[in-house]
Amino acid sequence: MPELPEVRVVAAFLRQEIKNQIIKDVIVYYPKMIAEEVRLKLINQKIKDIKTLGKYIIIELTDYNLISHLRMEGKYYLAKQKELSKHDHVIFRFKNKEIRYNDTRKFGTFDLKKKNQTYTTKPLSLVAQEPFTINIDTFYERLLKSGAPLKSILLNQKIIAGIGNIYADEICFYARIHPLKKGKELTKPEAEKILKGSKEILTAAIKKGGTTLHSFSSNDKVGWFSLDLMVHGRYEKPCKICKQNINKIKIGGRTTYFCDNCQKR
DNA sequence: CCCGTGCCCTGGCGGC
DNA sequence: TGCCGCCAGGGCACGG
Repeated sequence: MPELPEVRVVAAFLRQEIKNQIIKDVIVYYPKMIAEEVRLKLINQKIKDIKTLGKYIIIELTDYNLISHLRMEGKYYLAKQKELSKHDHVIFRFKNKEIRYNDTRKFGTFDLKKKNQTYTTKPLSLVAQEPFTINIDTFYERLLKSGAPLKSILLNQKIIAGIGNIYADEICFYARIHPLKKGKELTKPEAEKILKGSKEILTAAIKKGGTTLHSFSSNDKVGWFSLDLMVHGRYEKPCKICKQNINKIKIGGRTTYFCDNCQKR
């Protein structure tokens, strides 16, 4: 499940493969993903550049921006053979290569926007700044206004962008704060630690080329990334700091892993 | 407005 | 062995 680091890796892959290329054709096997009128607009557009915001990939075209969200299992790959893979939903055809979008659960989304409406309309209009650029005072103000648990706040893309379920758990642990502790109960030093942890953890993951529990691949050189997670997915395994078993609860419908001993409320 | 819940979708797994 | 039900999860619509 791609979060900010994985999304940046995917964007780098796409930049390397298709920047400055012209879309010769688009084939859509799952029309809910890309409507026919959108498909037609994509043809003959040149890929000017590829950027990211939070978990969104922004493919800048001649006249539009194509906004791609991978959700849990979306991936792009360079076609090596004619035969389609199971769950290929879209093909982007270029002069001498083909990029395919594959998504087991069909949760991924595409939005085509006019250039000047890219950041002023949904979905990107709702996306806050990333941990790297958000101001600590702005962030702390938002925390103090929220009665939601810290875990939910970290997942809320309107407050801070790019963090998903895995890194949210890791960030709570880094800050030694219980994921159920409410935003309005947090101190400024705690907020600073959360932001510092967010930056460090995401940066480390970007360096590694991303992290995921499933077989995430932007190209097939990259399959599984080595994981060194402190809490996420480690239910009933000993905490790497205090050796007490990691606990698991649901917060806002999301499975949440934490250490009862290290993370106090 | 703010927060929690259900939905979208498929594969994998536990239970019988 | 096979089938059923449940779970996983990001973002959004909806309801309290």
